[in-house]
Amino acid sequence: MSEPKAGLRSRLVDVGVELVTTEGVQALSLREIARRAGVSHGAPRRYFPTHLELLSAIARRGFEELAGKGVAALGDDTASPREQIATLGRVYLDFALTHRGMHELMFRHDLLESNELGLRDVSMPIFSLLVDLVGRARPEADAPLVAGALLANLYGIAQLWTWGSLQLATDAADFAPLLDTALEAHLGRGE
Amino acid sequence: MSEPKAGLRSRLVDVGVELVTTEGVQALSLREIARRAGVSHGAPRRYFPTHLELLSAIARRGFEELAGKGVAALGDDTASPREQIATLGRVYLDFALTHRGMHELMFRHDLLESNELGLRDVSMPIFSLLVDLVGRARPEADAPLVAGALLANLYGIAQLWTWGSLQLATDAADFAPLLDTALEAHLGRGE
DNA sequence: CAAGGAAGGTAGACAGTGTCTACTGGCATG
DNA sequence: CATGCCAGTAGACACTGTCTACCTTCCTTG
Repeated sequence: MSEPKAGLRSRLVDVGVELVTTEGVQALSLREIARRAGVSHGAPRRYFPTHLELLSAIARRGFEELAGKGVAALGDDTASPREQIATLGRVYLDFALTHRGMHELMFRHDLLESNELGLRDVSMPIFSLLVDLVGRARPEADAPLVAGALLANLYGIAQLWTWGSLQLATDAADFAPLLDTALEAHLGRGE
Repeated sequence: MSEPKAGLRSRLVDVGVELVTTEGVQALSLREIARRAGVSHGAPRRYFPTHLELLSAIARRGFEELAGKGVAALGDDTASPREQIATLGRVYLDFALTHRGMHELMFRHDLLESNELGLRDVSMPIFSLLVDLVGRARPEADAPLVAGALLANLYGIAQLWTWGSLQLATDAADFAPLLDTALEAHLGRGE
């Protein structure tokens, strides 16, 4: 079996996801993906007019998986907004550090700056959820502003941590202290 | 005149800096830099064994210029530590948004993750200055930890702002509200 | 002063890339 | 049966980074 006719379109994305998590983002050449999918180098063009659109589809999978992990970790939302935000932060940082290649791909400039590739449609709902939680955790604050600053903080921690700048400076074994520091800064001390 | 013999090594970096600020980071091919420097495509190899090392030298210029702008803006350090940090934050965000290509280059994964390319030597002093200022602004806090979280926050704001995710969400005209939010979060309200 | 040698740059080859175009095989519909 | 279209092939093109052989020019050293 091994999925002989599974629709080339989604199979290309599958191969790409597999490739970026195992080999890294530089392995995502159009021809290599086609090779591993068992088709000629011109075949992807039928479904993805350009290399960037294929990369965008792969990155979209990353956002979807991240969102899935997020809602799964929240479960029944009995916890306080503050604790839910902490959970989401942990999930995100863990995802970014265990799926380095995918995380790097998801936040590539040429992918996110484009309005046509439509990665915003997948990333914005995640942000909206955060805005909502921040609004309930800090009713007196400007929720989109604080949520934006907090998201930027989490993203920055993920980046600086991956290339080792921060564990050198803070000699911390994992990212938990940094995450706590950021959460306490933006949301106040957990009462 | 026009600097006929100005040392190819630094001339290549000059061309690269010029190129990345005007055309963007994707224009920094080895052969294009050589072309604009008026030499053959094999010439850079004498000074930079690999393309990445040339890119690293160009990025180093970026860090140096940023550090220069920082100390210039501080001037005589009569201001409070908190105000000095705010000044540095403004300078950094302004630099990141006016020199988009250079900022993107400076924080490329393949450049920063490498220990051999030695970009850390240029970026760490800047971080150390921030740690020192944070230590004086918040003597009770774990200075490297707070400084790390703050730096990550600034970096994240710079990134999310460049690709437009944040002005869509916060409908702010410039980055000042975000910067203030981040500073207030990590350093407390400016007394 | 002549010989030697190395520094510094040229030019071509090679494998690999993304995009474009012409083409083919099979399959459905008329 | 014929038509046309859909999906994928195959080759070309320009471009990339790296490697290697070569050439000049200039400085040193015997």
